[in-house]
Amino acid sequence: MPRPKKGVNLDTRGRILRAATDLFARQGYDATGVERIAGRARVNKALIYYYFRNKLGLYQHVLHAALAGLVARLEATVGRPGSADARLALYVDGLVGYLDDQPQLAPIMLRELADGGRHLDVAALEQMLQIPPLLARLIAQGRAEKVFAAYDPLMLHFLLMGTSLLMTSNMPIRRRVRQLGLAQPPVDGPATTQALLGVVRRLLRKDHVDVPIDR
Amino acid sequence: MPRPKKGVNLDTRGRILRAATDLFARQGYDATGVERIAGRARVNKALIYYYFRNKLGLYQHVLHAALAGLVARLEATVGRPGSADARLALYVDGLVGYLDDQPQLAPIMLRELADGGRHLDVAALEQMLQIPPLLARLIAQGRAEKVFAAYDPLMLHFLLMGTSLLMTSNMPIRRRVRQLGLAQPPVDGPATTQALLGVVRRLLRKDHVDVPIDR
DNA sequence: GTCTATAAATAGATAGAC
DNA sequence: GTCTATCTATTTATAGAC
Repeated sequence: MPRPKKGVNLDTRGRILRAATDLFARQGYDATGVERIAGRARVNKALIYYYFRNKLGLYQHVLHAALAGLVARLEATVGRPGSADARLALYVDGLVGYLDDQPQLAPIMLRELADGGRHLDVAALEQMLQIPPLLARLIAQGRAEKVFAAYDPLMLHFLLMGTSLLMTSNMPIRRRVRQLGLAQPPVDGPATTQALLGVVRRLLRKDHVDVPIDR
Repeated sequence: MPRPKKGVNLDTRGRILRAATDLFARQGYDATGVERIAGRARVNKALIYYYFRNKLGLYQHVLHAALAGLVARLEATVGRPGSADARLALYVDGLVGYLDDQPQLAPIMLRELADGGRHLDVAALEQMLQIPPLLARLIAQGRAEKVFAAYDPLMLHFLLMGTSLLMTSNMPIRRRVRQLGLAQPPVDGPATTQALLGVVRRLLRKDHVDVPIDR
């Protein structure tokens, strides 16, 4: 009987996961009721406890899936052939693109940050730790090609992550400011990907003239 | 009778505000109960409705106060005399310093971002809009001194805000990673202020050789 | 696998005494 | 200004029938 069609329809478990991802992203962990998740998934509430031990178990499933998607996308961009600069562009595009395509990830990460990582288990931490080495490889390649200067991969990660999280999550607020006519010039800001790529290119670029920064 | 000592003790209204700031920062708007705020402030719950119309009114008072503090601190740094570079250093130090000194602001901003700015009224938006012009003045001074290149103040604001929010809110998670020994080298990261200042200096620095950016 | 019923706690908010 | 009492709705979670 529960033989789900693989295309459009989702099986019970999948529908729960989808609804939970949406609601956790929109309202946060504490503010999201298990009953509301069940309602949106058109599933009996008791089934959530059947499939995922409890509310926390459900949330962590959601988190792991979202993080796995991001890591996979970033790994794919770095894995492609090309110059260091071209791969850097792919990386930034992949990062911003993923946050745009999967709009649930950014709110979840922002809330987790605000919570001090309260719901992050070891598995989630290990997923996040896969990212900085990707940037380290990128920088190493650029240095080998003599086009990048030395730079701390972790700092680069924080810069990219922090700015892209802010700029994508920012959008509704910026739109309101624009609609209310509160700022002139209007607060559009540059396109996220291009602006961010401009920043990191300028940051990593090896100076043609080797001048000491302070004299 | 309700004649509060201005030093150590806080009057009822002030105690409510302090407790609310703490709890809203730690748990978010939806997850924070009015009753818990009253409990922590050692105040009867009904008094909250007496002083601040309702839960939203209380939250917006908290938000306005926190934003006003940040804006004041940033304005103070830019208002001080000195070279553009020196004032830039003061600005970054003021930003990171404020997030460190008032640890409630970052979580509130992160949650507001995650919520799409759901609880931001026009007054709050206007407060936030006071910030980019400060950076515009800084950049203008640097250009006049021929040490800064042209740069979009709004983009610089997003870069500074996003990265500083991430790096300060990050700390508990980084500490857990370190304590669990999950990463080698340990995920300490550079000191936030210095690292961020290094980034923006490199970003704004006018190239000694005048090359057109796009040819 | 899926359901109903229910427990036990807590939510935001108000009325009205003092 | 400060309090108690209370209304109504909702919370996480479980027991047990089918």
